[in-house]
Amino acid sequence: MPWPRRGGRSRIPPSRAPPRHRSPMTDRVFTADLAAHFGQEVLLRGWVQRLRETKSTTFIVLKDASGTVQVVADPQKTKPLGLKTEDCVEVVGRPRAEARARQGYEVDLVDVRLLAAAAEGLPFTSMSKLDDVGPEVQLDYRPMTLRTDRGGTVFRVQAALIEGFRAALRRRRFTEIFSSKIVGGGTEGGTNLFEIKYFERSAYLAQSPQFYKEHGVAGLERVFETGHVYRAEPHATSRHLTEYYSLDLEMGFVDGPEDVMQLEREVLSEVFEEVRTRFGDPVPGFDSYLPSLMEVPAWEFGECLERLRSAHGREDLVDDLDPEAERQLCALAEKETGVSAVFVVGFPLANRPFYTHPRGAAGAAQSFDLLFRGLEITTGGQRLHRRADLEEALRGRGIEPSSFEAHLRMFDLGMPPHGGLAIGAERLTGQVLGLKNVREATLYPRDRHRVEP
RNA sequence: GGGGUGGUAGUUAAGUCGGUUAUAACGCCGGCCUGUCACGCCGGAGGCCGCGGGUUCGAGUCCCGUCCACCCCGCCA
Repeated sequence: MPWPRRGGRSRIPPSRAPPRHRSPMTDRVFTADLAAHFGQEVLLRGWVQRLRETKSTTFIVLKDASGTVQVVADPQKTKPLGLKTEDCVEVVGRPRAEARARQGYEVDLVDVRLLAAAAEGLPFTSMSKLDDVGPEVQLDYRPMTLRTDRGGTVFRVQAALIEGFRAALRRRRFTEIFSSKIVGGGTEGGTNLFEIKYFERSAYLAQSPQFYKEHGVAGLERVFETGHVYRAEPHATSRHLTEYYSLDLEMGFVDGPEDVMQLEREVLSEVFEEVRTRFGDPVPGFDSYLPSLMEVPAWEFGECLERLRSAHGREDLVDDLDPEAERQLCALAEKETGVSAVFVVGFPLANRPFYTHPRGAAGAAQSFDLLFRGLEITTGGQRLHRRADLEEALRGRGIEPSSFEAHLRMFDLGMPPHGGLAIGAERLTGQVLGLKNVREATLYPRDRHRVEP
């Protein structure tokens, strides 16, 4: 073989293998893996998170993607570089057990190289407490937010939640789909669409993959999609974004919304279990909440109003819940079940989208919300699956069915009774970690006034 | 869209009834320290008090305007 074989890892025949030159990168060791390299010379790469130089000893806490390690050096090797915190460096050293080090081991520095110096006078560092840095300053220097323990954990947990969502659905024969975010019209009724220029005509940013999910059901029976959706709603609250990441699923052959709710109990419980396993419970540094949701109750909308009346004297609610009611319902659920979560079933049909399946004849909908830790994180339900019913629902709202012909045609293909749901990923992340504002769980939040960074 | 709170050092904040040189903590810079990792000790730099106008002998402080941020509500995931 023309290139060095290392550990016999490559099984690709030589003629088809990519050229594999030996480079420092291929030998680079992550700080988390050092225990396997005691006594060897290793290459580490990362950032200077903490630096202390005395006359006789230099201590560098080096941070990389896997964690941190303390590097000990002769100041004669480090002083000439003028190192400072957040510099990007490359370190050659020998790891060894050391009782005086916090981790029980550290690295003796052999050589260090500055890859890129950090500027002086940065507004905060990877050691800053994020609570002491304003949200705007954090956004202006987003990668530094991620380099802190807290900021990094928020987005690692978010990634784990979404990975867990995918895995739980794949285990249940769901297929992931990827639908377009550029659409010709709305699904939910439409004043909250972002209009975009599309060559000689107008198009819109998708506010939901709802129609495409339903089409997916007609072909694949069980589908899910994760992706951004867009709402041109001029909100300015701690829980709204104009662009948010939606965890969407839709399944065929349901008998009612109860099937979808049960699926969500199972999926979220598995997702939370995954986060517990990977990060611990509580997640260190957070007021996290990762309960099993298997026993989450489902309360009828009217029942919720009744409970709010008797427990909190709420007489003001008629056809919807307000944020205070959501918090109160979760508190009531927690008192009864030990878990701060509740499904609210059977909202008034009138303010639901046209495709919503009615519940009985009393003007209620076969739809539900999941309130989790005081905040709505999901809306779901059963959808109409017969073309005639959809046409009637459209006419009932004063909409000419022909304007939805391209969509309605899919219901001529033998559409199963179906239902699904959507979870706001940033809200889920925020509620799981006990964050006060969805923006903390949003890498680059978009709201009424912000489109940068 | 409506309502509220706030903009003071790199960051987070204090600043009384309008009064002399605008504070603190952390961070930063220089020095000391052979086991530091929220180290410690000594010294230092750093400010058009968001911006514009007004009242006043005098404005960080009061008034008007403006920009920005955050919170609550409508609505939503």
